[in-house]
Amino acid sequence: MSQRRVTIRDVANAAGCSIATVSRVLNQSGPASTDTRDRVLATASELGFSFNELGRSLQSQRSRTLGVIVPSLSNPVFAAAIDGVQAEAAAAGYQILLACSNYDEDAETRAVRTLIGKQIDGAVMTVAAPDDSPALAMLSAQETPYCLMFNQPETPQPGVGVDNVAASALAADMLIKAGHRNTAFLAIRFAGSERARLRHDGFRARLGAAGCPDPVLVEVHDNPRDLDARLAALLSDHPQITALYASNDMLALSAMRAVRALGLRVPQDISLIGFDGIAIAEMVEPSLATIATPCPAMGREATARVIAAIEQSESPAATMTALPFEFRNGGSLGLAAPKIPASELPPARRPAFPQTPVTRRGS
Amino acid sequence: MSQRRVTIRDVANAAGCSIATVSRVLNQSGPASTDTRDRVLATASELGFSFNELGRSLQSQRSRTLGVIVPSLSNPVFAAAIDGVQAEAAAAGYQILLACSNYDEDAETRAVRTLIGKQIDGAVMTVAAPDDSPALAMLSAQETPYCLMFNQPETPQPGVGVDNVAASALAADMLIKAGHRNTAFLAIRFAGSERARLRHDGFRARLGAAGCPDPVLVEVHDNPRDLDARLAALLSDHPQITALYASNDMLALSAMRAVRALGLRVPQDISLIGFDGIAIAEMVEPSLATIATPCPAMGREATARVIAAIEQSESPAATMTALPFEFRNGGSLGLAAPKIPASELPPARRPAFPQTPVTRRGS
DNA sequence: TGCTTTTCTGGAAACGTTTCCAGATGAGTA
DNA sequence: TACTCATCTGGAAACGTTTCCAGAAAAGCA
Repeated sequence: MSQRRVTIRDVANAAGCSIATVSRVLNQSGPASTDTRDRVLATASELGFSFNELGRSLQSQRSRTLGVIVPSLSNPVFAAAIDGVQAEAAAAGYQILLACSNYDEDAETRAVRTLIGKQIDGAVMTVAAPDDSPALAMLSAQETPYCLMFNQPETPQPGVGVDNVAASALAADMLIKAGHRNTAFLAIRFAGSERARLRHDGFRARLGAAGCPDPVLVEVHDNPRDLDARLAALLSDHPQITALYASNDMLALSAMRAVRALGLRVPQDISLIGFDGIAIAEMVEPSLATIATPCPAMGREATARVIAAIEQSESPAATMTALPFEFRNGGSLGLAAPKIPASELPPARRPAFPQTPVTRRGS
Repeated sequence: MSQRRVTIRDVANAAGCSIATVSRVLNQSGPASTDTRDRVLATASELGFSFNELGRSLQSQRSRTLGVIVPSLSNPVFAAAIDGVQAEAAAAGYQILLACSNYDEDAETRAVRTLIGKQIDGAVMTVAAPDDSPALAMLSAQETPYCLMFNQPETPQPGVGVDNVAASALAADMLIKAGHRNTAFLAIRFAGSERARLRHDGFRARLGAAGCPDPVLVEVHDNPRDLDARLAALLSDHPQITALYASNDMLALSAMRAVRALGLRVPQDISLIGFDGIAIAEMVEPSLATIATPCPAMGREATARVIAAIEQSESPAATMTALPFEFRNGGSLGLAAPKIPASELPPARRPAFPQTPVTRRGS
């Protein structure tokens, strides 16, 4: 019933030559008379032959496959980054083997072990703790090139990301400029993410430098009801708070909903700044002010570095490529006490006012 | 410099036995004296041996790898589905090889060709045109089991999805119930997606059955400015329109922004219903009324079917598994002309009214 | 014509596994 | 003691490739 796949040997037999010749012809890797060349090409396409990459990889010791490990797919930042990885990999003739760690370091390690077993040529990943990661250690031990995305380790490692501290200082600047002094920092998985920590630190440092009180640190759990409760507690415990900085856009959007559920308005009662710059942040009303980062570029860049390392068969430089970020203003950031003219803020991407008013029923 | 990876042969030499024995011990696939067993196990872990799955797959003719092809990663529905695929595959000990087609049929075909080359055991995918897909034909020819996601082909094919016609009839019902009669259907890539077409057809049929005029079909392009222009034209050409049904949630959210940019309010001036039920739809204000579909379950189910087919070495039944959908009400759906009490509509998930009002500065 | 050089070709080893088969060893039984 | 039988073990083939090597054929040149 299930016919065997056609192999190079079948082509050789049908074309009346040896497999060595078929290989040479199809790979254009050696001489062949015009005659045999044509014959091989014809039979190959006639039989619908295509290489078994397993055999090829086994022989060549190169699988042209990249491992990709991200914490989750439900956060659009990772989806966007993978999009970049995928595009760059495909363009260079590599395939990607995808795994999700669900923010679990053990799962990370297991995934790396599996991927190494599958003989990936390199890996692009975002890990929980880049500075002491067994998963990364395994890759190093195997001399498998890798490049981090999003992570910002303390130890020198190959990676592509943004300077979370500087970016958060910028967020602080924007809040300060808009007259905010009393703020909170909203984090999810604060313990297990060096990024959340760095964003907090950068935010706090800049606020402190400007003479503002430290932001109140609010750690929320994955459970959506948790955010509601914590926000209610926060705002009744600290009624002077006028702005929230969320460690990522998804959390910021949840916070926007939660703030409203408490009967408060964004930005009139509470201003909100997010981090990442995901697409939907621009689509909501009010649009979300955020630190926009180039996620697909991060994926592309990390992949490019890994592929370059593979093809030069040396490990990528243990340095971070810091990609540019920018503050993208949005309606979620309002003035706390108008000390400076709003014109000094960058313009909101999505104006709240109509561009082309349409006359409708009476209105 | 770059030390060779440790192979089964290294273990055999170090343990003083043959590779056959090592294989038997490590796979528990044959007898071994307690003595050799211990020795092999010890040396294997000492040397840090792990199998080269390439060699294994070549020999066993099974790669334990699934190909996954989706049109894009930027639409969260696909990310959610892949999450499901990944989880189900990992649980069954399979890895996934991911490719994106960017809604391009040629890219689809190329991807399948590559994946077949990598000897995937099966595929889970969403294609542009399931009824006449060269990609699917290639898989069939190779007798590689596959299962579609989201697609709703006319010809019998293995797949998991929702009944788009019935779902859209439900959307129509909800609009009709809320007093809307004059509507438009917003579609993106209408030509290249049987789902958009079926959603339109189901919507139109139910409207017609209720004596409403056909929805105006608006095809928008990927360019975001295009939506603004088309919506402006639509609403000035058809001032009687009170509601829009968008072929997916991302488009609905874009439309919400565009409607506002025209100086109109959602839902007071224009009601909006989306399709998919992505997470952010619940987070925006007003929340998006939508036909909610179980995306991760779609991925899981499709994967389960493919894996079952692989392990029984027969192709999956050429039938669609129709997953349940539901209408999820949201603030974006308002009453056009209150003919029926709002209480007959399902409750909105996110009440617009505060749950726990917090006293703040004066207010 | 005989020689060298080039061009073309096929055998065989290798990549890392699994598994069939047969041989060796040891224990149990008559 | 000789026999059977079960248990353990290693050699070798196979999976589908690439590539080294050497031999054969053809072409070039004196």
